Amino acid sequence: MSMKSKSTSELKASIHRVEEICKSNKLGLTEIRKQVFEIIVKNNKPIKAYEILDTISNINNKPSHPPTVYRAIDFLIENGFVHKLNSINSFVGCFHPKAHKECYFLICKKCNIYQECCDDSLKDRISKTAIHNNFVISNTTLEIEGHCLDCSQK
Amino acid sequence: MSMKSKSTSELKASIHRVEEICKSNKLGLTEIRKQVFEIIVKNNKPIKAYEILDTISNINNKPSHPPTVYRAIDFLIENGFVHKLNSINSFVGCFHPKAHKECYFLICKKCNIYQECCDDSLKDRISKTAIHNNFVISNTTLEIEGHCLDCSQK
DNA sequence: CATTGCAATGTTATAACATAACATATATTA
DNA sequence: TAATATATGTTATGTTATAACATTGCAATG
Repeated sequence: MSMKSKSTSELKASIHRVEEICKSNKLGLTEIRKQVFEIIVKNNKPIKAYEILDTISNINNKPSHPPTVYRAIDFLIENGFVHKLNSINSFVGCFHPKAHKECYFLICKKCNIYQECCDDSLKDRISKTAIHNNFVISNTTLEIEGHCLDCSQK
Repeated sequence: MSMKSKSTSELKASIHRVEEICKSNKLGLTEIRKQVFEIIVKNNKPIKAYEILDTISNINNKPSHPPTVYRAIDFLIENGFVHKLNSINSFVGCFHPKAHKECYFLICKKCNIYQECCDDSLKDRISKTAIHNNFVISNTTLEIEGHCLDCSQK
């Protein structure tokens, strides 16, 4: 599995998927929320809240404010369209929305490109670990930082 | 495995272990670094940088500044004595220093007590996932949030 | 035993990340 | 259409973290 960036068609599909899910679940995909989602998925690398803020201010040709962006992000995370990478305070689009709330990531420190790795056996292992500790999981953060194939060959 | 807090003797042992490791590795365990480590391990729950700052200011009866605390934390993390929980911007002492750089955590959202879970099969699974993706790991963050046995029974 | 170099700390300021609180607007529905 | 809920605008501020440069203390070297 390479860490190359998403194709235009993948991006379109991803945006369309979110629209469909919102429609069928009566979730208010407002203009701002849609803009923020598009900015995130099109970025191809993890993006920071204030970068989104700048981008959206430019697009709309008027300044936006942090709460606007953070609220949109909250909505998108809430519904599984976006994930937060806590180790780098950044956000990424999810290419498997509704398939899972939890998602695991490989993040290349050099090129910054990331890869979702929704590995079932990993998922199993984590849930077994939790069970073994009598622990009820509500949220899992798994972020693996390092170097992708391309960058480690350079 | 319960999530009860550490005993006094465990704390002492943990501090002593760090002292020994620093001595034998010629690491400068200065007064400030030692104070910060003790504050973190004695806290028993994840502690925030600015809480450490307040505590240390009180202990020494004079104000300390953020860089002082963050530098000490950096040193402690660098050497595996302390871990950062990125999902809650907090720090915890490591009870297995030098045994590993990576450490996985169960964090109870209710009582805030945490548990290191250095499960080998989990470790294996993660490294297999990385290999499968041709990825060279430099750092792993695995934080499992939820409820511990005690708290989920209440 | 100066002096030079280095590691650690002190200090000031500010950058980066995030939310509280309240006002306003827009959509929904009784 | 009034009442309610949902979303957004706006101002201010809270929280987390680091840059940059000055100072100190101590160990190695000439």
